[in-house]
Amino acid sequence: MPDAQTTGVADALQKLAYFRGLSPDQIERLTGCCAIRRHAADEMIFQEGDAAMVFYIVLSGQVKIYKLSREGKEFILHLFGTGEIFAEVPIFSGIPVYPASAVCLKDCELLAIHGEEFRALVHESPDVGLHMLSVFARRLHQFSHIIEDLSLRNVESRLARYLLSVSENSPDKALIRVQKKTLSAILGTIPETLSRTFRKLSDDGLIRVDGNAIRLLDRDTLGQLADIEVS
Amino acid sequence: MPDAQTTGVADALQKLAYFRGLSPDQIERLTGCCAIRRHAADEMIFQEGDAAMVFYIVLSGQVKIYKLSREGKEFILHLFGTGEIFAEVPIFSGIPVYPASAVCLKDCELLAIHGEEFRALVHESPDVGLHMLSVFARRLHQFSHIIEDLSLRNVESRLARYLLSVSENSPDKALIRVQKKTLSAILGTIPETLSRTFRKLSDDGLIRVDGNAIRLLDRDTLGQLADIEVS
DNA sequence: ATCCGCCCTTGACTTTAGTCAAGGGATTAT
DNA sequence: ATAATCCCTTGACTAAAGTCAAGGGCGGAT
Repeated sequence: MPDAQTTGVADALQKLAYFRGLSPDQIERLTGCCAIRRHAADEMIFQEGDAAMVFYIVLSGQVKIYKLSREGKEFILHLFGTGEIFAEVPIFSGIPVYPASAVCLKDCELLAIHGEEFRALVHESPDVGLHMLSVFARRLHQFSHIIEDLSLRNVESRLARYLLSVSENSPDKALIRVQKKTLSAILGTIPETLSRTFRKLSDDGLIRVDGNAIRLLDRDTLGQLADIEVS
Repeated sequence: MPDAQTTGVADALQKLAYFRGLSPDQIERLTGCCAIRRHAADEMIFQEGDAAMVFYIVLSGQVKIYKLSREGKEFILHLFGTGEIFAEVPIFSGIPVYPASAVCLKDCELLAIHGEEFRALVHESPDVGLHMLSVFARRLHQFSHIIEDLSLRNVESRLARYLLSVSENSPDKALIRVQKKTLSAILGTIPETLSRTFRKLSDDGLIRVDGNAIRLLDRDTLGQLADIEVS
């Protein structure tokens, strides 16, 4: 491995909260079983079912984790950006296969880490294990939220919920940072239905759509929709 | 705490794989912050949103973890039996609230463990942490399976999948060990729809229903349904 | 034994969401 | 400038699943 790259890896590792608690010695060992991988936009990283030897950390770019039905419908489980870890489930589950597919949405720089070696480090450093546990726990929390949405709420309610969650900082504006097509795959529907649902909220006077900027005109009713409305 | 009960707790802890790797000393400490709780069938253990200070291990009985919509529709995330751990997500996620509700389906004996103390033990014993990581990872795997089902498959396909998974040991018989009503909440539908779906598979000659025993007459076609059919 | 309640099933209908087809608008390529 | 492509939207239709209502069968209680 070229020295420049190794240095790059060590640098990258140093900055990541995941590895807080490792001794310099351990960092060095980890460095030895890491590699930086560059992918262009639209390149696949792995497919559901592929053998999983490594997991990844996004150094730059954006990664989409998704499931695909045979008919081609897509559901997006995650969009990951800089600093986030992904594909770590098969390292710990005992099922050594990726449970979903991953593709780069933009040009990406990824840190690929050897799973077996990382497990060994977790065995030595409880801090690292606790950090991973908190990552897993937050992901489970998020998944149970998605399951609730899909099983108990209709599209209108899911969209209302999404808009409210996106607008948490700004008082009444939700900025959609992804294509509508992508958003439909996040919400578990298709572009046509999403389009109609935006229309309905608009017609009902709850939002005003201006391209990617959605003005929330009636947070209260949106909130009710998000909590109550199902079908 | 009465001595008899403490002994009971220590006994219980000893038998559980989750705590392999703890020294006798640590087991003793853990014993000090555990309690055995008995619940009758149908008693609530906690509700979504309750503050989460403890998590549980099922010593005997059966526990249902579920989400409820305002209209009363239910989705069952898990059914847990003897030896299984639950409600551990909020201990590690940093969101100190149960993300779903829990109720006893049968009379239950539960071990309630103080979360903060357990975290401290994980900090001392990487084995325990790794074990928890594998529990979390398998749960994430399972959840991504559920999400795939709900977002990409229709009820017929989900039922086919369920029947095949249940019949994995016996060659062509699936024993449904829960009420049809319960099964419908596991599959993300309602009893009427489930009933009709059983009917359809029956009419198509893929299964023969005999009470809770389902004979699988055509595993191949069922497999195709489970993988391909969506809508 | 009879009654009651619960579970499951069925039928008829409604609602929700997906399919298919078409078209507008913006961006990029030729 | 024009064409091609992609994204989004809309309309008309279809399919899937939920709602409401009714009834049968079984088991437990009186």
